[in-house]
Amino acid sequence: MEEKKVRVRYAPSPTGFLHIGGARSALFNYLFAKKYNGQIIFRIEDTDIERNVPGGEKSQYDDLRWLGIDPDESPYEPNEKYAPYRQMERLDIYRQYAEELVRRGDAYYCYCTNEELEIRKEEQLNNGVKAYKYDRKCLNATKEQIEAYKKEGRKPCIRIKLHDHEKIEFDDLVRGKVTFSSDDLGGDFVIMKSNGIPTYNFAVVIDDHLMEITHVLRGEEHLSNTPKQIAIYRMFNWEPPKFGHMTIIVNQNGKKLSKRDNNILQFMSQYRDLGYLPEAIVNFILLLGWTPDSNKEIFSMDEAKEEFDPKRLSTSPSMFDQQKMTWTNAQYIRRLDDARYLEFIKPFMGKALDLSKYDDKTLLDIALLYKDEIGCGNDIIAPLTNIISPSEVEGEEEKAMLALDTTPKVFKALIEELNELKEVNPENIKQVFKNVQNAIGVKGKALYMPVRLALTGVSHGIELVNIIKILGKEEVIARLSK
RNA sequence: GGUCAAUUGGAGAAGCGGCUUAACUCAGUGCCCUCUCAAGGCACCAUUCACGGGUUCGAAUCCCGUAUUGAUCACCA
Repeated sequence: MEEKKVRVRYAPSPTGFLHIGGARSALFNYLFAKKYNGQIIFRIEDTDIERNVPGGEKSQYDDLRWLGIDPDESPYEPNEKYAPYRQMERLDIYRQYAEELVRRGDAYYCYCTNEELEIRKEEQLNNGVKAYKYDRKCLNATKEQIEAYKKEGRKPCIRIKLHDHEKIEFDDLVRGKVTFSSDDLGGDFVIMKSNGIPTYNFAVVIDDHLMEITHVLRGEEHLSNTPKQIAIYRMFNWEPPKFGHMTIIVNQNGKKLSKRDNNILQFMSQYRDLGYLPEAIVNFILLLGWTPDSNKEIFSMDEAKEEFDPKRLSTSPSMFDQQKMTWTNAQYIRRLDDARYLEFIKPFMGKALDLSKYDDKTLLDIALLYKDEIGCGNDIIAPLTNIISPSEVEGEEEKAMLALDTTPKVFKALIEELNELKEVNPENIKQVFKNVQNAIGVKGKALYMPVRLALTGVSHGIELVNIIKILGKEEVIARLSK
């Protein structure tokens, strides 16, 4: 038999923006597809019309592309053979298949209301039933009853008629063999809601089959959905795709990352705004729950495509560690060439200084001083601000340093030396300090620290000679003269 | 509570029956460098793999039980 072309999908619901978990899911699917020369499609599961948010879909798509994950097919680049890619545009398709199931007796209309269901669930639980299941009331309803419901104006949903005592087994790409019983699926679940919109489990099966998806890599939260979906595949006599369930990402408390958790930055847009590089995010996420067959830590997308293997996906939950992500980002910032670095860092420098006052060459010179120090673009703002608009000296130690007996002498000598200076560059400035040291016999901390404090107000930062170079001779003299 | 999974240092984790005195990385600690912070360099950081049994000449690795953690049990996805 000819091997089917690998087709995978990333299928978010547009109920929010792209977050860490979604990005990981998309990334692993993308890598898997590319490793096997396959395709990845971007499909929108927008059947929860209540929770869809405006802009959710487009921003997810844009963020994905920003990360370097380009879908082969999507609502914006459809393949006519499989389009449309939004589930709400495929309603007719689902209805058709659902009705086919009803005709065959594999599904049935259900007129029970939520309230009725709730009451009967209560009853079951009170009678010592441990796991509630739909009681199939409507499966066994008489024609008269159904007519009565219709007269009342009740709109039915469609429930699948599960086979009893059926073993459902699948070979998970990550976990190996997983077994369920059809008895443990929670009863005949709804496949079409009474508003004519399919439920997730039904729409997914229809779409994955019609779009010829061969592999489904998704979060562990879907593990218990898989037997339900397989039950549907069986009803249609379709071959299910291969499933792989990756672990969830948890926060510091060991809880699943929730979109509402504000303690943790989890949206791609937040990281972009803070000055994280897409390549770094991809690299970090790649290593969250997956390890290569080597000690390699830094991966380009191409290397990742080459080495990715779902078998090496972890089976236990991964904690999201922002510190390591920042470390990864720092590694990537350092690898940037000058042009890309400047382009990347400029907007952040703009928050500390007036960009129009500097040419690109100068900006780059300044930015380069921080290249090895920052974890993200945002990190350049505070130290730059300290230099451009210094704060008052605070702290006892700092004040004492500035009040040293030798300080006035140091400043005076330094100003004199600087006045002599023709070209302000680090080499010359170093020489200036040497001259001052020789002239008045002050060295080390007592020499440098008061100058640093007078210039920036704080006791830490980049090399003093570089600070002087950034400020320029006149500004330095002005600040020392105060 | 039912079902399905997971459990190796603070974190990501490798190891999957003898090569392990448990790799590598982040974080942490100490030292060096240094006017300072950061970066960088060097070193330290699990006698032990949730616990209890078993199998074996030999177990972190296989089996069984217990505990804990997670996911899920909707006309949400």
